[in-house]
Amino acid sequence: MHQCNKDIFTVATYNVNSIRSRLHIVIPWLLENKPSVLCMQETKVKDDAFATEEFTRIGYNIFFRGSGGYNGVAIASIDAPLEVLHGFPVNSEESDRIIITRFPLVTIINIYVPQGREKDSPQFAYKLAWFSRFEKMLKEHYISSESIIVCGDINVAPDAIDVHNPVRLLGHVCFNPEVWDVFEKWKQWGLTDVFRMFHPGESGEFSFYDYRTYDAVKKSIGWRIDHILATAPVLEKAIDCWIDVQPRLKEKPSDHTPVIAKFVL
DNA sequence: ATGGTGGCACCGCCA
Repeated sequence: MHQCNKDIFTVATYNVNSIRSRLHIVIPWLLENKPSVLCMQETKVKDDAFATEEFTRIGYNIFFRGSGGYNGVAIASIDAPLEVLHGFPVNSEESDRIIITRFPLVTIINIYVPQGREKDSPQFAYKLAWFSRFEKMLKEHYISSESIIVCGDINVAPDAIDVHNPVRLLGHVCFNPEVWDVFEKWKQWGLTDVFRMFHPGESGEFSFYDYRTYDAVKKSIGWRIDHILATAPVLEKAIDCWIDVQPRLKEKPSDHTPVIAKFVL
């Protein structure tokens, strides 16, 4: 290996489930792992209450948008981006679910896809429509020959090995043919699941464990719904991708845990 | 077990 560390670009995605309740995990985790970019979801904090200084004093730029109790996304980055966009580019709708940072060598799109509540609810219809809106955005604003990373809490377990019990869970809002179909359209456009590329066929690797399930982590009753997706030019520069179990071992952990990918850009 | 826990904001909503 004759690759210097400075050429390694590390991207992580972490649904923090309230940034205020997770600073004791996020800040030490950034200091220890030094990712180039950390994408966060469900920050659950108003912009004027965001702990900006906690990030800037450890050398990170921080960009965020949120209105309080629900949703909210943020990106922390070591290098200053060329551009930061909030929401769908045309009208900035859903700015508490999409934040885009453009860097010289790669564009990072951080998303928090609606969970969908129940299959027969308006929220599930909204989820499916959200996938279509995002696909439209990709096609209108980007080309898959560009270097683009899409990451976040996508609220889809793509395959049977991405849930603990595929038979019982079939039909769940995060595990059913309709969400697979709309997610597949993103993949057809040119996005690939980086974790799955490095761990083909590997089951039991989960990024989310429901708080309501007793001993979920110990019993491995989880879901892989947080993803790092990449277009071909950046995918071929990927060197590793994994789910980090460490933040789960801390006091008061999030119900999600970070997914990390490394690229030699 | 058709519940459960956790976070926010309020006395319920969302995951």
